[in-house]
Amino acid sequence: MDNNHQDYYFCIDHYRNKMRGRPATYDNDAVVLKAQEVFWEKGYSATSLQDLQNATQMGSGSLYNTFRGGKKELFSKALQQRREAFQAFKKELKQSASPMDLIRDFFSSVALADEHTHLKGCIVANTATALAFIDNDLEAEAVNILKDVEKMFTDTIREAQRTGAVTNPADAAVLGRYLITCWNGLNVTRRMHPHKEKLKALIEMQLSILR
Amino acid sequence: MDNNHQDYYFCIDHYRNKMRGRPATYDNDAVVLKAQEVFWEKGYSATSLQDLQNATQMGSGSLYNTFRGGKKELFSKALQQRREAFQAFKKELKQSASPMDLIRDFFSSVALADEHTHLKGCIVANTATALAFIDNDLEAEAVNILKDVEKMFTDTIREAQRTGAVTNPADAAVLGRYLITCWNGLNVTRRMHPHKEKLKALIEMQLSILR
DNA sequence: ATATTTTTGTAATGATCATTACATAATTAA
DNA sequence: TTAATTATGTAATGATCATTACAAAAATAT
Repeated sequence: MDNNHQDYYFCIDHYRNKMRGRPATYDNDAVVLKAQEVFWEKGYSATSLQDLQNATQMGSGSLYNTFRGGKKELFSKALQQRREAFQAFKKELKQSASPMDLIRDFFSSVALADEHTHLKGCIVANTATALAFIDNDLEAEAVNILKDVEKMFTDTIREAQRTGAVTNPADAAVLGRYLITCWNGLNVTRRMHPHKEKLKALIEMQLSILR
Repeated sequence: MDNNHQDYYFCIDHYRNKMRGRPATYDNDAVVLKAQEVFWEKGYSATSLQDLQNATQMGSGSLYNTFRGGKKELFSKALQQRREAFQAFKKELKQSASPMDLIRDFFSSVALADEHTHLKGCIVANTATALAFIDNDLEAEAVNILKDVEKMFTDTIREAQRTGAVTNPADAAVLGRYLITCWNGLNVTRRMHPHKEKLKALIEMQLSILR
């Protein structure tokens, strides 16, 4: 019998090739996405397994069979889903003709979100904020993602300084750290002022430092 | 009998004037301070009443007799303690000959903290971040404190623009909002980089916008 | 003295927590 | 057809959760 297809698909359940056993009824990625939504609003500590069962419509049996690490594994997978969303943006950035403009647009678009989105903030920054003395592993995962975003900022700025799209001559590493700090700050301030005009002016002020 | 002294002291237990009943063994403010330390590290949701009993050395009987609102009242009192610390700074600012320099020094001093302090961040910003979908009252208290700080920034900047200590002619309200956003951002980024030199350069970059 | 009031410590309380056990269902392999 | 395997749903499990009940302690008031 030919089992090689399993290797191509890395055993992702949805594409599994005639494995033995009852087929899964739940789509794994969709379940993690539902979990992500709950975690994003309530945070890791305040989210119960009952919350996750309600959101995913999965029973504890299936949940623990699929995510043997329980709540922690689910949260980690949710974080990785956000990392992938970031990596998609980074890919878009690489193909862009004017990457610095794309980053500016990204910041500007934050102001346009609705109130609920403002109140949610950024799940990665939320995690870095909340879990330092609760769970080192998850906190480190969040910090790593933020550092990756910072690196993307730094690399983009360094190149933009070369082309003249950024005229501020300061160390690109400092400017990159400045931008990730703008992002981190924005995700608290937008809860104080979930108000388009106020946020628009704020973000313009933040970005004015670059040129 | 003369009971008027009670009124002068607003019934603060420590100064109580011959009230009937067993005298309290615990200092109320010290208990709230201990609670504040736990809440600051673990956050509201992840802090158990057992944690609070351990930290304060109080039994649940005394705890609930003193803080009849339980965990929530204790957290609220802890937040108010931070608000008082802020008000003390604001008072100092009012008496200062160069208020803008005092604010600059405040930001600069953040870089000098030790790693543990960096990882704790700001309990007020932490609360605004974590409790939006958990407890509206406590989240609003935190947001109000942040707005007070923002107002202090704005007022100080407006006056500094008049005296020339700030040369950036932008709307003081936007610059004030920019500064509270710097603070909010710093309190996430310092967890990513609990490193004096990196934070020092970052803060200088943040403040460079003012002049 | 005795009644009144307040604080304290301990022992419930019932709810909810994350996790596990297990029988059943649904599929493929032999 | 039957054995093997995997997923599912339900029902425990024991721990921990926030909170309350209550009796004893320690003070003042009468």
